[in-house]
Amino acid sequence: MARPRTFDEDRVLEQAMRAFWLHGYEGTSTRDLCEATGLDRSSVYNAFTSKHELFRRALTRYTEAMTATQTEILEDGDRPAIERIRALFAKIIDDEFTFRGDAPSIGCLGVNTTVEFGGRDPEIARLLEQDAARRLETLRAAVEAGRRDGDIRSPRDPAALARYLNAVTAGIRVAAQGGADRAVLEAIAETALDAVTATA
Amino acid sequence: MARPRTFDEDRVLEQAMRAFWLHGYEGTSTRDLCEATGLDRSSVYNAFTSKHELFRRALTRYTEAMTATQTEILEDGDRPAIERIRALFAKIIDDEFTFRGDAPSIGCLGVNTTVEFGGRDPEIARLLEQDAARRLETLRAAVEAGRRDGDIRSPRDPAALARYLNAVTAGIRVAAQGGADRAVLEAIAETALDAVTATA
DNA sequence: CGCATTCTGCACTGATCAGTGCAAAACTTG
DNA sequence: CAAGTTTTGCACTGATCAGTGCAGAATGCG
Repeated sequence: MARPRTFDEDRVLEQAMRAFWLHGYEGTSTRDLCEATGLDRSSVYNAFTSKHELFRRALTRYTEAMTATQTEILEDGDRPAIERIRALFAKIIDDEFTFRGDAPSIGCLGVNTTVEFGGRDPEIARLLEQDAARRLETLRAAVEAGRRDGDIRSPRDPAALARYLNAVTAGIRVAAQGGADRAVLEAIAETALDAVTATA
Repeated sequence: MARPRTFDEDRVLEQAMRAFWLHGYEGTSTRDLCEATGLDRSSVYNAFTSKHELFRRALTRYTEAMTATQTEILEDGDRPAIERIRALFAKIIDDEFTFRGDAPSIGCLGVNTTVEFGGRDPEIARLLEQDAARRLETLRAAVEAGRRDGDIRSPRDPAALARYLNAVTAGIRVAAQGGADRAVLEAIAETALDAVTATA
């Protein structure tokens, strides 16, 4: 019993996310967000209360989508765990070369935000920490499965191996933003796997 | 035969670098820079022409100092190459816990800038690429030495191993900014070394 | 001492920042 | 159709942005 919105909140969130992803939080003005979404400022504020809150929701959307995809890959029961981990790296590398517009890679919004805020924003930091914890847990489970399969022969703690693999994914994203081409990223991923497949 | 400066350009550059390091390029206003350096805006512009140019010089200073330190560690002839690489990781982790003010880690200005600009600023991108190339070269040399020593048994191309190790350092910085404690970072570094010491 | 030159402090520019106030528009429900 | 409610477009706020203009201060050189 009121005037309905002329926009789809989900679509707007997606477009805002893309803008933040490309230019960071500070580097994206509320005007940029209006241009990216097609909304007027008052509509943005009416629907999302503030730039910070819009960012929080866009980041949440990103991490949930990203983590869901990664979980799906890591929990695919049809292939051995080591292959799932390999597939995860392949997916991450693929993203670096498909999601970008014309120019260089835009990396990972999660990594970008971690670096831009550097833990100085407690709310954002908590959000990222929870997401990291979720990803680390599925990674750890995959590592344990890989060990049962006999493919992962590293004697190290599975949780530590998971944290290592997660750090490598961040390193790959940064390398991509630094201009590394596909072959280089793939070589980094393959080398990284040596650490978990080797006996010592 | 003119009025001399009341400030030391090097000291100002150091303080500006620190400000950019803490809050990024966009996140540091020219007012912030004045507060950090004690200079007036006109003095800053008189000496450094623009915010962008000041940043370029601060970043150059950072990369040169950082790369010099890393080179020194990696070329220390008194210890085996694998130990030098281990020492490099130790130094990087140490930096994360000594250079920070009170709060969380501030990472690496090079990584932070790579992520913030994402290759969109050609001049900055070139600067970072040249620095990366220099670091990769000394890393590669260390890897080759480690192979001669018999400590590095990975059959992979030394240049690829160097790129891998460099990516891991970026991953460690990001993990630090994400709130990881010292023990976690050390475990990541140790695990990463497995990839180069293992035979396959 | 005084001239040439550079540096410094302060006030200013126009542009942009995040966010708001308000009236008209658009819709649902009765 | 009319009342009630929310959304929308536009103009506005004060604050801050990067950068500049200029007068006076401070030096070295003659």
